[in-house]
Amino acid sequence: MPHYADVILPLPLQGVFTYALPSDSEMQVQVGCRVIVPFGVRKFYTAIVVRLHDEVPPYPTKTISEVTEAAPSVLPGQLRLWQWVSDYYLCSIGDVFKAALPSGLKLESESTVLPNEDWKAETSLTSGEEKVWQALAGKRSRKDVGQTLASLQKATGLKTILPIVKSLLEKGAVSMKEEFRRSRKHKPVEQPQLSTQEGYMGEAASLSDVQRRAMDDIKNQWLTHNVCLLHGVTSSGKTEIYIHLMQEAIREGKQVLFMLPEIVLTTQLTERLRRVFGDRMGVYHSRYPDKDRVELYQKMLFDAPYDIVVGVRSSIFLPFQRLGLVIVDEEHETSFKQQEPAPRYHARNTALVLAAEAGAKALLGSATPSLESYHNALTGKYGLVTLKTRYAGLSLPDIEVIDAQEMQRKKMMNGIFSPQLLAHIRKALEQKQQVILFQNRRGYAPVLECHLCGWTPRCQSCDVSLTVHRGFRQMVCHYCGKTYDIPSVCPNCESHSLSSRGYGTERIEEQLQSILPEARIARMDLDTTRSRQNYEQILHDFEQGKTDILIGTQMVTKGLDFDRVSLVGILSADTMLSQPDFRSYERAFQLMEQVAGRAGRKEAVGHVVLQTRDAGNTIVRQVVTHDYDVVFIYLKHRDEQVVENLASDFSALLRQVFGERVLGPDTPSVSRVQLMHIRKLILKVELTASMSAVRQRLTAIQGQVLALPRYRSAQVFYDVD
DNA sequence: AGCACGCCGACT
DNA sequence: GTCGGCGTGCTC
Repeated sequence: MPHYADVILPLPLQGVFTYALPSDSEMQVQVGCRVIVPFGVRKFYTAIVVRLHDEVPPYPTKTISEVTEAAPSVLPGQLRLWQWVSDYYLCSIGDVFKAALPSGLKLESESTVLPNEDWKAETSLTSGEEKVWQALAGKRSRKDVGQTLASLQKATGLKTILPIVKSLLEKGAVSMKEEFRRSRKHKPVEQPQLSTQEGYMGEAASLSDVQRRAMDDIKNQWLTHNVCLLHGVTSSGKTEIYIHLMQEAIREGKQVLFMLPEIVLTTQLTERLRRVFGDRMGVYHSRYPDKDRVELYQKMLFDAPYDIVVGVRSSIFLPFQRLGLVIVDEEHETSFKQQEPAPRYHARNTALVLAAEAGAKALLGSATPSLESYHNALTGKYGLVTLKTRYAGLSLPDIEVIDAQEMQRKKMMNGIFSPQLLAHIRKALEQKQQVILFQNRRGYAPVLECHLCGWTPRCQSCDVSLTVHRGFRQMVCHYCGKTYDIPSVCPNCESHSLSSRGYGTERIEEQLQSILPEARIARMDLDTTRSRQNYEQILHDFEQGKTDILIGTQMVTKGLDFDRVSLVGILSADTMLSQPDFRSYERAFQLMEQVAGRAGRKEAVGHVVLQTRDAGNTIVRQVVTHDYDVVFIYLKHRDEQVVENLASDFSALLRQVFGERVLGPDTPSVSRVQLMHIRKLILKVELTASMSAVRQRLTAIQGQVLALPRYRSAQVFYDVD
């Protein structure tokens, strides 16, 4: 019988804590058991035992107060998943624990204060003490029930309660108790309960030929892939296919996890599934009372677990014992990603890890798959099954990379346009589809240059070169806005060899109009949208189909209706993806995703053309293949200047280790939250890299930076996309 | 996270 | 001179 237990606590603390096992306990403690432990001066928490051993710790240990139950509440597979989430999403395992169990299974203590009825004041009370005393005396409804510190704080409006309560305690006026939070009263939710005989597999409609074929395809894909993407339009009968696959899985004695984003988990769908699966199915929904979630969790753990769980994000943390199939419907939904609080996990991706761990097959379903999943399917990492119904000949959106440098060598470029891109534009116009061209540079040409001496104009007050705006017959500094006249001769060598180099939206518009005189071309950038009216006019014309081609800077990604857009051209991907303006990369990616993901809805194919002068560029390649993870690093500090310096120091250190994988720093759109100023860095990590190695380096760098006295009260947190 | 300890400013 | 605000560090 071992003497010590390492436990994890439901707190954002790294690592485990060691407690002595109670010697008198009847129950034999196992790994995965819930125990109650004292922590700190007064608190008690439910903890999970993760290791039993006899290694005497080099500090005095406390003893486990209570073993909640003899059988484990968390299975070994779950603990492995917790560890994975903690490693991958860069949070503490305690954070994962908090997210994984319904609150009813992780009681924590709360300090309550009771007034002593027969106490008489010997000395006078301070005003704070008086307030607290009044608040306690005023609420004498229940005799033995104390008030929590939080409620006292609310009642008195005082900022610090604890020292006052403590001095009252010393004076003998009050007593304190440590109590477990009383579970709140819930109104029971009516779960339609059909009897097994009546409900089980009662109503499953038989599959159409198309559906039958898709189902066979999925099963074939599963012979060689663990994950299959089912691409099918809404109402194409995906649900029927799911139902049949689920039936097969449970016939083989396996369990099924059917995941949906919260908004989709409607009564309509659950009732439909309920009619088929009856009481062999449980629903795990965050809107249901915690009591129901506890009940479902316990049922999965012990007696007769459900064969099927229909659930939201957190259902990946349930104790499955013989999981055979994981279905994630509407897999593109961004709500599968938890934003706040930690663990900031992606439930779809974690579900795939869960499936792999359990040796289960996985099916991702969507009418508009995420670009990520599409790519995995196209490259053969996932199997792919397309459910064709109303629209024949659905094809996949794709991203075509064109090496503009090579095209130039072959003298095939027409200005900035490659022949391939022009061909796609012409085709789109023929088919009455719309085109968006993306160039993250407004104005006519970025640079005016002297062919003889190489002189280029620069701003007098900023260290940047000026951009030519032909429409205004001027050169403009995009940093400070200062304008200059365009010189007719080179101020340096007085030659007449000045010409523009590079392309801004204005020049692109001019060039494209001369290539395609018939096309209705509009331009959307800071210069054409000075007034709100202009801006709305451009949007309106585009939506009404009065515009064929829209050329714009990153602002085209906002507020547009993409329904008729079949082509997105990114004209110079390399410059756009380069620093320091890396936000344009995110925007471009969103735009590509919107257009590509739209492909399932209409007959049209969403096509993305990416022109680059540097085809070997790793960033371009990564955008196309999406074979990397993105880690967002958020830095917070009360003082804006401090966080600014911290961000630049932090990124400099990161660059020493990660090189060009580091982007930023950047000021996020919400740059201040609760008086804290925020900066953001981005780290791109190849999928082949080990996230825990990255984590180690990140923590080392974080430690190094935060050790500096000027940054000591800064906060750092990570979000892995 | 939650709490204690320790150090500085505005009040009796 | 004390109260109480917050910054800093530890919790098995």
